[in-house]
Amino acid sequence: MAGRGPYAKTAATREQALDAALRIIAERGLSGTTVQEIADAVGMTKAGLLYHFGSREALLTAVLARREGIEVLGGEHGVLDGFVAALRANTSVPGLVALYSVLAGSAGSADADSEQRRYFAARYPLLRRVLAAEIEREQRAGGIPAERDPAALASLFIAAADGLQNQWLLDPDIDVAAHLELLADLVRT
Amino acid sequence: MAGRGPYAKTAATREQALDAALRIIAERGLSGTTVQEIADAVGMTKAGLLYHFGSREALLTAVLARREGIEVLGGEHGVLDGFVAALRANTSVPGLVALYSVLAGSAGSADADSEQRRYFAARYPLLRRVLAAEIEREQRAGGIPAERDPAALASLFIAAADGLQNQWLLDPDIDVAAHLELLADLVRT
DNA sequence: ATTATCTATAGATCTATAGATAATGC
DNA sequence: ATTATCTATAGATCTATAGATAATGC
Repeated sequence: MAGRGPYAKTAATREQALDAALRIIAERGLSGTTVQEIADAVGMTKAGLLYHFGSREALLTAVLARREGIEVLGGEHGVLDGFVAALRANTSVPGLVALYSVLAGSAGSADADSEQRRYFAARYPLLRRVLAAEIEREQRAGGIPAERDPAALASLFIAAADGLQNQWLLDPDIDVAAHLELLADLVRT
Repeated sequence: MAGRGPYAKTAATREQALDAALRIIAERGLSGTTVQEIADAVGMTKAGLLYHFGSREALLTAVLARREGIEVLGGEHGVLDGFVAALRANTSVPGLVALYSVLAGSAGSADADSEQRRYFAARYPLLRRVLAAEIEREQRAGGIPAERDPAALASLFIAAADGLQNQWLLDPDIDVAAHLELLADLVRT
């Protein structure tokens, strides 16, 4: 009734596909990476590859989700600084930033029952909660004025990070981390 | 040598196509609007329609560009308030917000010689200059502390607007205008 | 007559699905 | 034997291009 579950080699197959996808995205850009190429790289047909992920967008979402899962937001200096540090580090992986920007931008137009939609519909509230909790902590410590709404500030931080990265993709002179620290400065005043 | 230029009916044909595209986007969502549908609505083949715009993305960019051209940023209360007011008004046209979010998010991955890329690569610097000029004006008037970099604040405003709209598309409870006014408050302190 | 506009057509890519193959559990 | 995995295939959509049609300028 509950089925048999995935076979032994499935996890490895999926990992290899995600590795190949990430490499091809870095090499040829997002618009240049096709399902066929990724399938070739892992020795399958398109249909075989899509059996595992469902659709091209879902596959790309899995690439992003795996990486974001690895990221450690915390660290010794608190969540907010960790957030800025993560964004600073992103300048070394423009392919992943582009992937994030495309998927985040089109998430709102994606089908309600798509992996992409589900991922971002869960990610934003989660990230807001984590950041809001850290902001409340800083408010109690006196670093941030207590009259500001932590949830609103959290939304604002995430929005600024997303938008700045998008501007940076179009103009590498935009300093994402510096502008985020400007926002942090404004918030702490 | 310079050619003959567009025929008399071309402008009207393009306008009708953009009207049809806008209506279909509002009706069926962005992922549900196909080049074929728009072509049918205007009584042409796909190829005939694409002769005018070059590609689906270019057509969608034209829809967005036409609307953004109509918007009046200024008004009696200055550019910054006009900016917030425009974003507030956007809650009544989610289809257009979705169109903007998708095209902005994928602009950085678009071909360098595509209409989409050109549009956003020009739009952001222009919008930054307009906002930065207004911010400098407010700094001279004493409304905004003079030590802040106007260009950085302009980038931050635009980024926050983009990112908040994207969060709103996924969760209508996000109050884009209110959060932008929070940012304006922070900046004026 | 010339050039812009449009159609017909073929190719590329993503998606959906029926059926074959291979791994698993008994 | 059963179920997960994968292939073969057809359909939908976007794109590219050769050639037909229609508008323009003379």
